[in-house]
Amino acid sequence: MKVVTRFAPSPTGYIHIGNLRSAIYPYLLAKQNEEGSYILRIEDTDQARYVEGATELIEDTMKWIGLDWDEGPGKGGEHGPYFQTQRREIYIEWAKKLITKGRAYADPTPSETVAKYREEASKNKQAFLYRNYRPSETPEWELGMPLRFKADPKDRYYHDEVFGDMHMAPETQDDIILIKADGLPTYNFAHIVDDATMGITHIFRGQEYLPSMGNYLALYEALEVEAPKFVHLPHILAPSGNKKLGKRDGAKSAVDYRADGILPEAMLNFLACLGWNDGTEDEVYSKQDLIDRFSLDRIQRAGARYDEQKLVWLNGQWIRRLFAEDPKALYARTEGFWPESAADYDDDYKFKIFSIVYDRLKTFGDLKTMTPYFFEDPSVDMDMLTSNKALKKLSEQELCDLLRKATAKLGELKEWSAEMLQQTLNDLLAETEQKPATLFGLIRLSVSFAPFSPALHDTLSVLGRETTLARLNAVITCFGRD
RNA sequence: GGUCCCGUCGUCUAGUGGUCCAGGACGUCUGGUUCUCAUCCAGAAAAUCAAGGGUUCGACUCCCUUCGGGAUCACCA
Repeated sequence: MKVVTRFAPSPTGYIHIGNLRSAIYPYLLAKQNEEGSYILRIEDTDQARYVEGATELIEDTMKWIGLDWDEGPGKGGEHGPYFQTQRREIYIEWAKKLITKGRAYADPTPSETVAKYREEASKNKQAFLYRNYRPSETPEWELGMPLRFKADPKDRYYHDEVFGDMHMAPETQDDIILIKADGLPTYNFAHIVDDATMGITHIFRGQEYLPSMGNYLALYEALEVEAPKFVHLPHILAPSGNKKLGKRDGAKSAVDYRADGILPEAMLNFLACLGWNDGTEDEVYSKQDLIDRFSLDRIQRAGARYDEQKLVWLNGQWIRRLFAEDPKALYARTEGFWPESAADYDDDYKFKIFSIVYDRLKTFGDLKTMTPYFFEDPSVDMDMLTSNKALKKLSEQELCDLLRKATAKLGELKEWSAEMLQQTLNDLLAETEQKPATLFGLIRLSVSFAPFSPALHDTLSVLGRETTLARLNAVITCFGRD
């Protein structure tokens, strides 16, 4: 069977990570099907909430994380147009079918009156049902009037791919608005028409739509349309509390993570595994792994808490994995993440630095704080030396002498390579009879004045002879001054 | 209030009647890897399987009840 899925966001702002997952699963399902198709549809029927540029942001996010759509904006396809505002005639046409069948009517009730009804219902501690107030006489519908569905409340049943066999009671079904006064359809109506005309086989959406299923089922029936398969996804929960993750909990845009230096591979991996797993003990999945292994029946029913620590861990895993595969390619992706002072340096030099620091990066964002001493001389901070746990056992004189010996020995070095430096450093250890913590710590700090850095011989080899010796001498000078 | 959903370590989860006095991963803690930080490796703590009743020789797994949590009841999606 051909699988056609869709992601149908509304352009009301950025896509936060809670929503992005419902773009990923339909993609995976479509891609694991030989002739599967994945459609991007923009649900822009709410003009009040429309945000300029949001569509571009959505496309940008999807491209970043690697969800390429087969049909949709910028791509075209046989089921277009892909913006709902460009599909008005289709909705009107379908709505008229319902009117003809007596299943839809123009609603003459002013919205203030409806609001009053609603208050009344809530005062009586009842669910609000407009059909309890259905007017006996209604005008003939024309554009500019809200059009309502005429419900046929009864017990309805369907099978949900995630939640199993479901029952919707009659009191879940109401006379919902089909077409708004502005002439545009509501989501409730539009998505059914669109999915039917686009040949969608599986609907993926958040479980907040579950209570509306009674209405949708009634609509499929009245429209004489075969219902697709339903895949309702459990919520992603905010880091604290039990509420679903939303923008007000600080749910960031997916692309904000790009700016923080999170790899799309890690984000995809993380999101896909929030509420789904393949039953193995694996943790790291590439996009292809996910396509190969994804299955609807292993989607979780309970909400999953959004745990950024796991995302960061996965990012580290991906940095190491991608470096092992192709270091240069990964390096190329670090552009924009280096400290400002790195601007004057060439790629060869930065690649060398990247090669020795990559495996202690959690995100590319760490590059800014971990590498500045490779690009500019750090200011000498004598306190940092004298308060160091290993170094404070020695007097300043002793430290200074040690530094002089080291500088002299390194200065004689003919070949400035990581291997030779390691050899020399070891010799120095034997000659001075110092512990590595003392000698290496002293040199490391003198040259970087950073709380941490890569292995000493690697650091010095990248820094180069001239810079290394100059920085050591600068510290010696400071000792002399005291 | 009506309707609907959910409930295994702090977190993500494995588990579909016996191989589970519950396994893995993140996080936490301890130790190791010639300096720091990280990686990597080894190990530890961490779930009376929400509770109570059944069914069964046997239940985390099936049934019922209770409790707890969440969603929804818009001319928003």
